[in-house]
Amino acid sequence: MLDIGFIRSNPDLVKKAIRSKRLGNEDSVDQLLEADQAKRDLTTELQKLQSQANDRARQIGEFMRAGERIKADAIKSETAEAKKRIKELEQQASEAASKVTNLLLDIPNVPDESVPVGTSPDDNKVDFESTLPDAFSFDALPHWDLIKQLNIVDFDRGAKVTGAGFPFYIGKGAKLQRALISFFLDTAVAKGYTELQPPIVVNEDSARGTGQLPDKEDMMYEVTRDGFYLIPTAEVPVTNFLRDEILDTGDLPVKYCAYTPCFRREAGSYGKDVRGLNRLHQFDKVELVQVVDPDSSYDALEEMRTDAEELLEALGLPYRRLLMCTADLGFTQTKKYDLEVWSAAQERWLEVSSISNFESYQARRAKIRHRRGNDKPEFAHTLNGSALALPRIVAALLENGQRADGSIQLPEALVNYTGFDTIS
RNA sequence: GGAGGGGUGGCAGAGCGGUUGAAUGCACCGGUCUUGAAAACCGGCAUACCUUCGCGGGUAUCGUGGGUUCGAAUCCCACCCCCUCCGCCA
Repeated sequence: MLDIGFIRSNPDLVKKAIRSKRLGNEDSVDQLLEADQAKRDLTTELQKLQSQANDRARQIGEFMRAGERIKADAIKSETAEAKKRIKELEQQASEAASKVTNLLLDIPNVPDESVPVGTSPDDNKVDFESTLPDAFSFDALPHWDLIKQLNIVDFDRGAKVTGAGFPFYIGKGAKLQRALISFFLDTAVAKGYTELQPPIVVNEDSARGTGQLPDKEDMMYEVTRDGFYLIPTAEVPVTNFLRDEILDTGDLPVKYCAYTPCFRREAGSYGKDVRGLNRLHQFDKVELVQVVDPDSSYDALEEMRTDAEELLEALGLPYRRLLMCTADLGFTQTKKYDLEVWSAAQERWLEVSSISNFESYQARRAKIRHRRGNDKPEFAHTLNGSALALPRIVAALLENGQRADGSIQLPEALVNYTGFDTIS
């Protein structure tokens, strides 16, 4: 969430952000400011009464110690009414406070100035695009056909065992997954990220901390019996790793990488988007997370973007980089790049990475702070990015690497990890 | 799953229901001393919110939520979490 003080002094800026993101409701800003004023009025009055009540209690204590019971009783008789009033005000103040919090949760983060203003995905700016490979000299197959021929992913049995979108990877297909995960993690660790292996179910506080709750619960699978959620991304456990903590500014940036399976309900998806490996309910991903000094979060964003791009380059996959326009920014993001890989047989771009700065929006929610010397703690900035999501990478590796005989040529960089350079 | 023990400030660790937001030690910051450092000594050192132009003042917080009381870290209830032992088990 945003700082209420910031909204108080920049209401128009916040309204403009809501308009440009096409998320939320402009009116909620005024409602918020009104609720905030009401809350503060109630708080002030409540605290005045509490202060008086504390004075009386202190006096009673002094009289009791001095043995002046009569005087003490006299004051006691005055307390009943105030007590009742305090109770009422406490009730009202806490209602007002949760109203403010709820409205605050309805206000999206403000886009960075460098983000293009737009109204649809068409306004995303293509920042970079690889030259596309020459057309195949044979009939190229989409990856779902290649997978079947090579018997490296089994959707049908996955559907039998669990359901649609939960495939089995088989043989070299499974090994390829493992190789990609290792390659991605090793590369990140070499760049200074600390590898974490997090829990893949989280509690409600964590889901709230990164913003999956209260709004996006539909995207997550729940373990209702224990109050847990299956993670939709490693971002959730990894960012919450530092929840409710105050770090020394000198210890920043904190850089983590983590491989996890990710679980998404993807309710309502259909058509070509879910064909083959394009969209799954369970998939593997290596995620990068940084917690940084607010002064340097945009540098960190570029760094993470580069970290992800270098993986694509090492894999020899044609890709493009989109600077997302305001309309395509998520609720919590101030700036975001998407990396899309070229799927040679489908002849379309597939998103394989999304790298975002949240500034202090997530940190405020998750209470991740840092302290400069003896100063008051302030909220850190958090960022995350995929490096990378596996299924579409696999799809692209298969489609782009296919040969006339139906076998797949794997990139050099993976051979150390797979132990083979061809899938046939 | 069963039995028991415990949750207090960055850490360790006190805390008869009444100047206890909380002793003490360590850590940390500033200062004195020193050629420099260490030691010693002095001082400071939780968080959020309300209020004030500011100095400052105030409220809340001792796992969480309720309750008793004029007054709760301290008493009562519920819940959560951690530890130990037993059971089960990769």
